[in-house]
Formats: sequence, structure tokens, C-alpha cells
Amino acid sequence: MSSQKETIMQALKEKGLRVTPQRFAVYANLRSRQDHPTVDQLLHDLNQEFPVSSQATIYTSLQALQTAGLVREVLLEPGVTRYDANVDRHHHFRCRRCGAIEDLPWTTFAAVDIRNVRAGLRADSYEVTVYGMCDRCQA
Amino acid sequence: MSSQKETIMQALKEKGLRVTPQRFAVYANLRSRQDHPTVDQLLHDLNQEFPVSSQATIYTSLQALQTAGLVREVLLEPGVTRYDANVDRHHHFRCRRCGAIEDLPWTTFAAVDIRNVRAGLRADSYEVTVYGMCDRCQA
DNA sequence: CTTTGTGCAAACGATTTGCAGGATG
DNA sequence: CATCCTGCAAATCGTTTGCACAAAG
Repeated sequence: MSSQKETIMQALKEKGLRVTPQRFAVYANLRSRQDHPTVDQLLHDLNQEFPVSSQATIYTSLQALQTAGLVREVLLEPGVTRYDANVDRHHHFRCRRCGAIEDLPWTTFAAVDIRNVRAGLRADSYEVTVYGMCDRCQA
Repeated sequence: MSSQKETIMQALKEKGLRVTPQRFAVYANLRSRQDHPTVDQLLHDLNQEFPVSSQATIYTSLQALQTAGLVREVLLEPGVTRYDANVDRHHHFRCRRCGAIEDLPWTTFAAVDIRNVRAGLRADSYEVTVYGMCDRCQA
């Protein structure tokens, strides 16, 4: 049985990425959380105990991880880029009040028939973004 | 019958916005086009013949128009904010190759049942983003 | 050892803001 | 004529880049 740590190291290696403490920390942290942090949040959280990574390295690590297909960007607010280690297809819920973003399982909705888009376009995937109020903001 | 110009002026007035040449130009231009221009594209296009508006004014105009509900942002690329005068609900198609964005009519898809999101969330709207290749990029 | 990554600081680009003069209602 | 808008330039904020040193394979 492989530990969580080994799983992550193997994922990096399989994609041809060198396993550095910084990359490991970024990817491991992203995988361990449910929200979709920004670079600043990652930087802050990783360096809580003692310095693990610099800002520039987080940017370049994320870029490498993204190119490798281990991480994706989530864009729902202007000027705010968030990152998500869940690269399986899924949908998003966004709270109108607090801005919180939550993943929705792909199975939440019946399949959308994207063959119906305008003739001439070749559609290959899609995702649904749902807006509303999260639990806490309904108070 | 009211001219296009009067329609636009009335829309601005109804929202309590002063009708200035700059705001008029920004909103009229946005309504006249099908794509979703960035601020730079707007600035360039508006000032083709002779100066109509400054960069800062376009930013503030867009902000006012957006607050008034006449314009919305479209966020599909990191660091790129686009604007859309179509505030009726609709979906988007994004070309993976050239990045072009196209509106898809709301009626393109059967309704997505957003009552099925996790209990506790109060969903009130949604939109579908479809990815693929546009006509030209299939060549 | 060769190649790639890290960290710092400077560079960059998009957006915001302060302020003085100008236009709108 | 009181209020709000414009335009300029400076300030801000997120992200990228150049480079010297360090670490990975």
C-alpha cells in the first residue's frame, strides 16, 4: 500500500516533473483541500510553520503542474485566479454573497447535450456553473 | 419608433446614469458587437477616428454599466476580463485553440435541474460553458 | 556532472485612484 | 449651480522574468 506521500511523488514523476520540496508542498496542499485557493492563500498557508516556498516558485510550480495536467485554474472572479487539484470533470457552485466556490460532482446533473450547439462548432466538453447562496450566507 | 440611439439613451437614464458621450459610446459599441471585447479592444476601437474616451473612463464607465446591470463580465482566460452587453441569460462557447468566445442562446440546451445541488445550497441560476473548436480553427 | 528549479528583485501589464477642470441635469 | 464625470498621471496589485546559486536525477 502506498502512502499519500508516495502517491503524490509518483504523480509528479509520471508527468516528468522533478520532485522538489516546493512542488511537492504545493501539489500536496492543493490536493488536501476542498476550496480553490489563490496563490497568496497558498503562499500563506504553506509558509505557516517555516518557509517552504517563495511566491515566484509557487507561480512557476503551478504553471508546471498545470501544464502537466495535474492542476487546473478556476476563474470566477475578475482578477482572481484560483487553483484546483481536482482535474476530473466536475461543476462549480459559486456563492453570490461570500464568493465561496464549491465543487459539484459531475453526476449532479443529467448530461447536457452539447451536440446541439451551432452547426460548425465542434464541441468536446462543457461544465456548468451554478450561482446562489451557500449554507452560511443564508443566515 | 425610437432610434437605436434613443433606445440606448433611455436605457442609461432608466438606470439613473448620466448620459455622457463616453458612456454612450462604450455601451453602444458593446451592444453593436457579438464578441466580448477587453478594455484595450474597446479603447482602440472607440478611438479609431478621433479620441472619444480615455482608458480610465472606459474602466469607470464599464463599472457603472455593470453596477446598473446593463453589462456583464465574461471570465474565461486568466488575466483577461471581457465585457458583454447581453445580460439576458445565455451560455458560452470557447474555442480551445484561438480563444474566441461565442454566445449560445439559452434555448440551446434542455434546462439543467439545479434543484439537485447539494442540500443546504440555495441555487438560483446557472450557465453552461462549452469548449471545443470554432469553425475557422478546424481548418 | 548536466539539467532544471529556486528565490530574490526588478520588470510588467492590467486596473484603480487622487485630483483639478469640465459637463450634465 | 450642485453633482457627477472625465482625463491624466501616479499608485497598486497580481504575475512574469533575469539571473546567480542550489538541488535533482
